Amino acid sequence: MPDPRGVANGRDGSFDGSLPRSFLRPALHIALLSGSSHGYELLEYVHRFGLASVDLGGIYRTLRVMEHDRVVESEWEASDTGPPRRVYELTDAGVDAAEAYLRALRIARAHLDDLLASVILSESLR
Amino acid sequence: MPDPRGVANGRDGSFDGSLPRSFLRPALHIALLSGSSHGYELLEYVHRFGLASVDLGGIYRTLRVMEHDRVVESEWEASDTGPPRRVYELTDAGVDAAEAYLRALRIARAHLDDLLASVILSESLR
DNA sequence: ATCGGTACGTGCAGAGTACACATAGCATAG
DNA sequence: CTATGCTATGTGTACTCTGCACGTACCGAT
Repeated sequence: MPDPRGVANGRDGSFDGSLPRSFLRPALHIALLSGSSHGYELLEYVHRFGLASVDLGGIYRTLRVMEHDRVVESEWEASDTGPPRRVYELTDAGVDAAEAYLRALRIARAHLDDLLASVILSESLR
Repeated sequence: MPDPRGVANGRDGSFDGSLPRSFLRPALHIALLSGSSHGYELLEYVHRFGLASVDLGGIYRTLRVMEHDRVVESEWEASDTGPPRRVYELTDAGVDAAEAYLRALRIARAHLDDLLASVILSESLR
């Protein structure tokens, strides 16, 4: 029973601390770095890491684009708890991309740190 | 001469570490927390904090929406170095919103930390 | 006069996405 | 044997957003 939606960043000004859509591909690469997985499971993964606005439709579409870009490959696998799953695995290019995403995410975090630090600074000067 | 564009996050899979559009409103609130400013200057501010994909059009539109939402107010001011500027200032509601954004940004950073930490973990288990 | 930098603003085609919908396998209860 | 519910994958579409280009204008310097 996924899909604890209802809130998230929003077209209006709202920003609740969830990570926006742009982080989906990086997050999927990172998820697959620790083992192959399928869409339904990946949804839970990305939700755990705060990508609240992502839904299954978005996951499936993104995975298909990633496959088109040759960073993942998929094959059908039987499940003992439900219908068959399309299981995705990183290609070599996908692993490389994952490492690039990691570097980029560290940069993004640094920007975020700078932004937050700038407040501390200007607060303490008052 | 602003506008050092050319790269940024991109509709394709590219993610270069710049902060995506969703961070614009939070960043503007934070910028204005340390004093009123105008669009052209705010562009440089947000670029400094890694919002690479934001352009002037986006800034002006966002500021107008923010004014409609009553979180900022604007008035024209003469400049001694160029044409008059529309200078924006946070309203009380805007200051409150800024604080909410700060909390949200800290949450976003925590998510980012978790995501990056999960890699370290799975790497070291290999 | 005109050129370059500052400054504000709009128009629009194309991309992206939220939400709803459609389909189906499997398990369990009735 | 069927109906309900969960797992699982996918599509359709109206709407929004935004990247990019364009238009306007003030000011100082040449």
